[in-house]
Amino acid sequence: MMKKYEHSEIEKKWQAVWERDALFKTGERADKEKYYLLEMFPYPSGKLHMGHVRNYSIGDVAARFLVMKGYNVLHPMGWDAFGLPAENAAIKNGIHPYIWTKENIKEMRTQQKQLGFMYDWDREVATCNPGYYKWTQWIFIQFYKNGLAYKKKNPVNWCPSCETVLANEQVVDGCCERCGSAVGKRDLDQWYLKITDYADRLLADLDTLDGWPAKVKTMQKNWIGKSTGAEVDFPVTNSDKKLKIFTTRPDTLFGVTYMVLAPEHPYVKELTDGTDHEAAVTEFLAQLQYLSDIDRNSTTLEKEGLFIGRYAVNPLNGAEVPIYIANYVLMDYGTGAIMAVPAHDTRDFEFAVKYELPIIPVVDPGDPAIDVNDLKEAFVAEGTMINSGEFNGKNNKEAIADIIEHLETTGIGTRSVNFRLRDWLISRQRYWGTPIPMIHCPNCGWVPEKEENLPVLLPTDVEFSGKGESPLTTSKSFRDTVCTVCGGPAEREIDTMDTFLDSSWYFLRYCDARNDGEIFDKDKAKYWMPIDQYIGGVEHAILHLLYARFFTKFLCDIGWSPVAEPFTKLLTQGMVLKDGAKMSKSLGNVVSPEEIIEKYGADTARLFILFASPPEKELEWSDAGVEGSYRFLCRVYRIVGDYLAIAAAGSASPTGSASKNLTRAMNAAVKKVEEDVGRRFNFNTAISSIMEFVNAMYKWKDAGGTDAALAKQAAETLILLLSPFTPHICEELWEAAGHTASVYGEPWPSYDEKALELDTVEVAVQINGKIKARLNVAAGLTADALIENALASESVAPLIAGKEIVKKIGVPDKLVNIVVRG
RNA sequence: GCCGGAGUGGCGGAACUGGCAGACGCACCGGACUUAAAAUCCGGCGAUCCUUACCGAUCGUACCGGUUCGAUCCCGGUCUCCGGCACCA
Repeated sequence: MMKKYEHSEIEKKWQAVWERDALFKTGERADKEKYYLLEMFPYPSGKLHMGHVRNYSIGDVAARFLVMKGYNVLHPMGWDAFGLPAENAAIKNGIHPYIWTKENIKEMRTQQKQLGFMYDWDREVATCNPGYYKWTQWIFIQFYKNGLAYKKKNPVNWCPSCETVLANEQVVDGCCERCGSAVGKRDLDQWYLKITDYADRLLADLDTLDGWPAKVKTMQKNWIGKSTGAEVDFPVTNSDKKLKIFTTRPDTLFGVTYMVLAPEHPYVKELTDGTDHEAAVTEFLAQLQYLSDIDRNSTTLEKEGLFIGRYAVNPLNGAEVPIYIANYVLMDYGTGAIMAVPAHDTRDFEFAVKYELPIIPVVDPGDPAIDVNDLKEAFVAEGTMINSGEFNGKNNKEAIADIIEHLETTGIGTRSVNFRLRDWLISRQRYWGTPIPMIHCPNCGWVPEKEENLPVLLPTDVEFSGKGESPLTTSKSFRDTVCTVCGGPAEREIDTMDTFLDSSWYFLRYCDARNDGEIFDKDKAKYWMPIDQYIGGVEHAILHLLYARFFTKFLCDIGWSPVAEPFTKLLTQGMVLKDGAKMSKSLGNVVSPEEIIEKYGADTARLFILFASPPEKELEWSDAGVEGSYRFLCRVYRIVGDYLAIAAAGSASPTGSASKNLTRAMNAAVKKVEEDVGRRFNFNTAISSIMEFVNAMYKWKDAGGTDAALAKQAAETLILLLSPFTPHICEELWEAAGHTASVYGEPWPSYDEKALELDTVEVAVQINGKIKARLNVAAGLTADALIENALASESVAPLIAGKEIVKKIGVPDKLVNIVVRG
């Protein structure tokens, strides 16, 4: 064993050994319980950042621990390899996206190996490989065949100067990120997936995910945004049209004083063309066109509206109310039209005040401080119904069901549910993504590519000019094809898929990553799924995790996925901060993993990251903290060396109470690490208990400990406990302890509950809840015996002399509380 | 605005089920070793007060109140910070 801890030498040595022995290769086994552990795969942007290091360190500790606990652990890694940055690099530097991506993957894979992360590399996937995206295309075709993929017109961001489509994130303050020109809109036919068909199940099944943070479940709940209410038809005066609205407040139907249409509502033109109001309406719509989506949807935007000269009839009471168009009503939610009840809706109230529309209260707050006939703001809480005919006097919340019942029996309206969640627009006017495997035939319309022809390969004869609708239009070989139905000439879809599709099913592919004949073997997926523990950044709390759940449910419905929910337990790790802010190039507060590995080694980097903060919390980077972690590893290296020397000396003389303390510290550490890693992923407290054990080891040595057997046991236990966290130094020390096989072939140490017992314990004695004395008593006394002891003790007796004892509470091995009066 | 989460020493954090607040580490201070320094090992380290010192007392987990023998933990209210959603009818 080397005198000094030479991290760089040790780490290279063991990384090579692990690579040679393919230590972490996994297969299906009947003799062991499976555990599927997964961290979110990275986008290959170039190099690992500290967030990656944290994510994979957490996963690696869990993986190594579970292996030692005897599980058959699947722990794979891959690359979310399609996306915009690769294409931007191509436009800027003339490097093909494929080359750029492959080089980045190579670099990042090397870094992962340098950090000692343990994966089954035989299962590695990259979403940009044809062998992978073939199956992404296959899934799309299954969606299409099941009626869950469809085309619809939707406006995209269009830069008139670059003559190209821009992603939302390429639009900065309404201008093109590259050239700065004002961004306009252009309508394109685009593909959608009907995720809304799964909205109810995606919502309901959240309740089954006990292993997910409440925060993430709430975020998904809000995102899906289920609202229950009713649709009601309002006949339009002097017309055969009926205006259908959605409301969650049928109890306020009698308070409707006007209607509002979204500006894009088809009725707007139909009801105003050829009338006196046509010109004004046209101008109003024209002005709205200039607003960006962000402004249009802003809550701070002043509400603007216009009366369109038509009226609708309230089907409940026959009242005739004016119809407006206004910027605060959205076409893509509900029916694109609302009934306005200014008395009981804040937005309607604001609008009614501005345009001097009547405000009719229909819910009485029953609060003398509020004058319902002179409301200062909308009253939105619970109350008693008034001005509402037969429903007067009822509690408004309770009356909702009655009113919906009434609407349905009279044919005026129906019970209805609406979701905030929209269908998923998946078309991207980009090159570097999975080609959408659809063909447009002039005779047959849209038809899918034949499954046996997959993958539809990305062509290489493409120009990256940064111009045009999609780079794929520049490839002659790609676009022209034949119809799979009639055989006539046809054209391929030239858009590619949103990269979120690629990452919505990769975890299933890991179960059988090299299968070329089908998406995966069902038996293998059945063996491994679901993922027992998923680990990643909270920034994916909504989109990625929702899409992955959607895909899994769909694949389950068509008989492929063995489970309907992919992730049993979810851990969302906190961000890595420096000087209180997220590390970023623009702030200049980036610490690169490379420099830390170089200076202190991977083990130190991992130890610091795991020790400084619990995984789900933010982690503040501290150079001094890194230094401290490094010092601790040096301390470990030295004490293990000392202990192995004591063991080699072969003395058998036990060293009394000092040895008992060491044995207790050792067993306590085993228990604590077992619980903190196995049960709650609190690596920071697990490490602190190992530090306490190391401190106890130094104490024992200082006290002159010579017992060879105990020294060997303590040293080896320390190595085993630390091995999930800092694998390289532990393999090195394990070898120094005389072992020839890897430490990861060892079982996790067990602890002896008996060794944790103390002979005497210190208990606190409280008088009226305040600590007044401490007593050393035999451990394990009952509450009564403890109280007797306390009352009799010379430090407590004077404190209660002459006072009336009202109550006595004893907590074994902890405390006594005596309540006295007088 | 709505929905979450958090607030503990100089700092990161611990206290898991209502039972001794501040484990462990960082920083700092002191001692040993050394010609010296670094490294290392050992010890101290919430605040205020009392005391020569020892001993001790009081306060203390954002703030105000409640429940309880006992509250960092449970309940009600307030403030601040962070995150998500945001004209969703």
